[in-house]
Amino acid sequence: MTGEMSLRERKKLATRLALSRAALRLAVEHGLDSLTPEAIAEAADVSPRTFRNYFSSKEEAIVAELQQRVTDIADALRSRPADEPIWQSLRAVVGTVIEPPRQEEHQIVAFMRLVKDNPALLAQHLTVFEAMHQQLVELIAERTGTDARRDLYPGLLAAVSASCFKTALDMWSEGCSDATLSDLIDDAFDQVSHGLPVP
Amino acid sequence: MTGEMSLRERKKLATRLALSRAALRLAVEHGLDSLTPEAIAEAADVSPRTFRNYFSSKEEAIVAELQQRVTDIADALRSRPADEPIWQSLRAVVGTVIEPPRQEEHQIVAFMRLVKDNPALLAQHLTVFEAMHQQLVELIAERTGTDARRDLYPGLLAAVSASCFKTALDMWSEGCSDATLSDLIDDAFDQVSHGLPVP
DNA sequence: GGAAAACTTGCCAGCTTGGCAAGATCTGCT
DNA sequence: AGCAGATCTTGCCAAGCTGGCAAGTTTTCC
Repeated sequence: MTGEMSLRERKKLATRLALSRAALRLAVEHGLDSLTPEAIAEAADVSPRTFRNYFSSKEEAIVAELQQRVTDIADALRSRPADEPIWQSLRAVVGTVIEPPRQEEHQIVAFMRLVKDNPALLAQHLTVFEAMHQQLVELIAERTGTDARRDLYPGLLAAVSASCFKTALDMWSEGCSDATLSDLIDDAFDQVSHGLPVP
Repeated sequence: MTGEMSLRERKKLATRLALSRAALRLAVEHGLDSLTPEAIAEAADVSPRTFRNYFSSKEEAIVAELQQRVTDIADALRSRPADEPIWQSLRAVVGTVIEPPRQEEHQIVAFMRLVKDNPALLAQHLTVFEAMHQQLVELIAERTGTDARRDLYPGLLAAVSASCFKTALDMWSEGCSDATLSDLIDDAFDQVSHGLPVP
């Protein structure tokens, strides 16, 4: 994947990722309020000015890696067999791309908590899912031969898939259930595919 | 509704609404980039400093009235008969609260266009729907006797309802369909309640 | 190997943010 | 009615943030 990129492009991506990870780690460790661009820049070994070249706010930096993960979902979807039912593709792809290693789990939970009680970060977080939604709409329209501008179906399916993912992620990160994230996602897709019957 | 409020409270609300409407109108008329807090304040007959007491950005101001409408949905839901199936309540409420008078239609369309190609405003717009989602979750859990922290159902139903609304609104405001907003919402709820079959 | 393109960095002018206190307005009580 | 206290509005201004610019560095491509 990185093989076809020039040195320059790889370096940019590396800097971007380093900044994003530093931002997330520092935010989780010391809270968002006390987090400064300077501290992030220092942790990633670049100048504060360079940080501002990459991101226009600390919130944007924090969310950048998740953003990348989410666009990975769209890529994964593209490489699914063309004759697989779209619903099944979505379910499979959403479930697998964000499989968290045990090690990272508590970090994700900490991140979600951070998001939940921080308006600016929440807004940023929501735009990530909106971007996911947009990508899904196009893919779904293409795969099912529907027109996203005249038919509710692509937008609806994309929105509902994103909702399944987001709801499962929310519940999992709350930690009140001991199910895995994958199980929760499967459960969510199941409920929706049966028309959300009252339990 | 305003009868039980003191003069002071009514004035605050009036100022808030005046600011929000002025912000939206000016944004639609002249674009977001050239919109300043000063202009909004002037249009609403208050000082710029007062504007900043009410809203922390022009985006927040623009979205404030929609925010109010959306919380109206939650209120409407609360006053539905307790024995009505929750799905039916949601569908009815979402459809009726945001019934746009013919007169306002083009304004809403202009607003949605503004939102679509403006990241900061989009982020703000998304938080409105997130707030709607949160309110719905609580209401649904209460009405169906489920636990929002241990059961996916409330979060999922809330997210999916919001998705139906949002998708219908998006499509309607694109103007590529000549169906009414209500029809689109009904259509969206229908499709979801049948498990989103491929058309 | 060297010219051109792209990236990083420090500097700094202009804008935004939010605290403060003085004046204006509203409330509740007598 | 009228007064004391609470709340809201407003101008001022200090502190912090933003983004353009140009000099220095690294990468690319021939």
